[in-house]
Amino acid sequence: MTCTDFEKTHKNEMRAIQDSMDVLNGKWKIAIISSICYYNKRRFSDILGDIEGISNKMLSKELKELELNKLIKRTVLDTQPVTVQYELTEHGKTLQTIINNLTDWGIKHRKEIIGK
Amino acid sequence: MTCTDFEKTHKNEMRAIQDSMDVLNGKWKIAIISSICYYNKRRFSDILGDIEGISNKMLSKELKELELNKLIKRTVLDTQPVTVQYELTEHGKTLQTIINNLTDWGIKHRKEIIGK
DNA sequence: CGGGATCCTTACTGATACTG
DNA sequence: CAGTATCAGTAAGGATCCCG
Repeated sequence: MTCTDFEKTHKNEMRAIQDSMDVLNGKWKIAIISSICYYNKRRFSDILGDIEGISNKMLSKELKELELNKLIKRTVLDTQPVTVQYELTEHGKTLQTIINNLTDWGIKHRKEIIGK
Repeated sequence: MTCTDFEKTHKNEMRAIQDSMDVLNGKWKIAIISSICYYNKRRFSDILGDIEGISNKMLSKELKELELNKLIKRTVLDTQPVTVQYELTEHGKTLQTIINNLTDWGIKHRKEIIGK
């Protein structure tokens, strides 16, 4: 591979990584995905209760972003009063590997920094 | 597993994920790691040139954080004027899997959102 | 060359109150 | 219940200049 080829490939890889990071960024995204994933389907107020410290404003915002990225599906149920259900899309479920990797590495990292 | 057990395990996992994200967050961290990793050893001004758009202030800051997290090693060479070399630590190299996963997922994600 | 210090702008978050 | 609106504080990031 020539230098230029490398740099083109490299730039594409970096962009791909950034794409992933952008999606997962934000203080609560992974916690939200994690919560929905575990319970399979989860309502707004349930998630609000699952995650310690999150405000409804932030939850609302992060859910919107996740929906925009097609990681979760939002369903309004015809109840009184209205309830809204969130679930992972197929695409959202493909995050599982990454989440597992991040978990494993995080544990190793903590040992490396604090433990020893 | 009881509900409480789940919640304890779950909290630990979430903390682990957050640890990982904290380390990798920041606009340039992965680009920096990527640059050092490819060239094996790399000087401050080289990295500055590798990464389009980064300022010396940010590079300096991010390098410090990466060093604190023991992902890179900083070596001052006794030249005139001073040169400083950065390289990945063994721990830093263990990020490879995550970076690969993030790359793969990022590509898939881009297709999912834009492509189709 | 490899940064540090300063100033400034914007993005992210939180708290609280309010609405259909 | 599931959000929006508003206000306000903090932190992230950029631009520029300075120093050993």
